[in-house]
Amino acid sequence: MHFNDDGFGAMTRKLERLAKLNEQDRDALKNLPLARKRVAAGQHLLREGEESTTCYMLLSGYACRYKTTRTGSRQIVSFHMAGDIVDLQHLLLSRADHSIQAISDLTFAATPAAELKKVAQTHPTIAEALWRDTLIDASVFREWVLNVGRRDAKQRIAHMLCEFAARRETAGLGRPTSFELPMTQEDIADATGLTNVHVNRMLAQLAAEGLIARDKRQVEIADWDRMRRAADFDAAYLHAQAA
Amino acid sequence: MHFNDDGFGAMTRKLERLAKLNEQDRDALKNLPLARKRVAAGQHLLREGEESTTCYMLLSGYACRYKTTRTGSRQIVSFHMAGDIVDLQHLLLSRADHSIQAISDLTFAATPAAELKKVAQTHPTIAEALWRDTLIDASVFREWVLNVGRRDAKQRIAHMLCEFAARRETAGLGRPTSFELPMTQEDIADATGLTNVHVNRMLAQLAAEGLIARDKRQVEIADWDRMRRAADFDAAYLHAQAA
DNA sequence: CGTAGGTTTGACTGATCTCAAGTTTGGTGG
DNA sequence: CCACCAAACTTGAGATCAGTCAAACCTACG
Repeated sequence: MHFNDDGFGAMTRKLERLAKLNEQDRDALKNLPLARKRVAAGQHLLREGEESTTCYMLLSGYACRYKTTRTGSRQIVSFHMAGDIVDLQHLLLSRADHSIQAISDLTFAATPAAELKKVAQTHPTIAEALWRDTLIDASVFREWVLNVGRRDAKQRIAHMLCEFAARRETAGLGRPTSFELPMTQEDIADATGLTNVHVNRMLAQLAAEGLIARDKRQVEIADWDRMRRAADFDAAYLHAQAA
Repeated sequence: MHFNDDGFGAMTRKLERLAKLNEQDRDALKNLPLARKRVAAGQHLLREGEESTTCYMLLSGYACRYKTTRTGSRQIVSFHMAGDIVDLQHLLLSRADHSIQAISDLTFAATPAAELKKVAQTHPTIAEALWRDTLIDASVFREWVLNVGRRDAKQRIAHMLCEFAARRETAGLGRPTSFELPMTQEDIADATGLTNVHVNRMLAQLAAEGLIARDKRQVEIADWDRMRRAADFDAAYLHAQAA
């Protein structure tokens, strides 16, 4: 499966996984105005406080959502990859409470929130699929609160890696045991509530314990089952099989 | 405003705040089967892993949602009060990824998820209101990730108190500057990723600095503006004015 | 009053941060 | 193709915030 398309295919595949679409639903999606775009790593799609009028379906590359404290420290609250729809909440909440940034070069399809909202209003199954997607989003945030609040540094990082691997697999982006990290160790630190220095040490320790093997940004999870246990990772919160 | 009613009134008021209901919408809500129930502090409404088939509208008292690590430590991911609908995500996700527990004696109206889902499917404005509610939920989780990930102990606790105060006010439960905490210091610890011992010390310090005054569980925020700054609290993430 | 749960305090420990100095990597222009 | 540069990564040493353990003290409630 590859997402190297105009966005319509990716969007349809995504929503098919979340609800049982019919022909009218697919037609409605086909008629959505989708603009294919490309931004470089580091660029922002949206900044906290702005009014958002656009939804983004990621086609390739990686992005993150983050918030900052008044003193400037950054907390990444989620990572996103091909197949993810980011900014869905701006169908119903106009003001952004977080920023969205590309962490690698990124291609995405942009659609006006108003258009997607109209489609959702007239196609209950699409609304259901989108709603379910935002609910899964929320479930992931809950797990992150647990991760940052109650796991130690090594576990947090291991858990983040497991989630990344599992979501890549669900999205059809490759095997979960071997992948290239798109984010810096500083990004990992900002996602786990740690410092880049400590992330570096913990990654080294995970490698020393034989849980992962590293080469540059390439990561291989050497023993998925031990890793899963070390990370306290249980994929249930990803609600991957919908329902 | 008081929520000492059968649940219908509370539910209607809640949704009116989230979207513009019409007469049919209100009628549909009126016909929802609502069972008024009461549980004691400490009781569970739902446990992680269970299939949930019920949504709860809280009428009085307080509840929390929490998750646990495999080793048993607990992370509270949200607090809830009169007017909140908890477990809305079980309209679309059957398996609970967290537990729901009463932290004080609690009265609530229970409605079968399937019934509420049916109403949402046939009344787009109700669906929109409920969806928006879950999106605000998600926004609060994001703030909690930031709180636990990037603020120090004193700020975390101060922020939690500010949120509690602000939400009480929005829900019409009284002035934000003076209230009784329903939760123990251990609960606060589990919500902020700290230990009960450290929570105790930080509360003492907040009091020593004149930000709050305490008497048992009674808390008065002595200087809201200083408190807000100390807590790095900005209510925008609560999306209280809907839109 | 007796008891259990909750709160407070003290002394010590330790995980993670901070600061600082290298080292490696990947991209860019000559 | 190489030299250079900035960004990312790595390592070390010392500081600190928050945790642990343990004991005492409240206080609500039976």
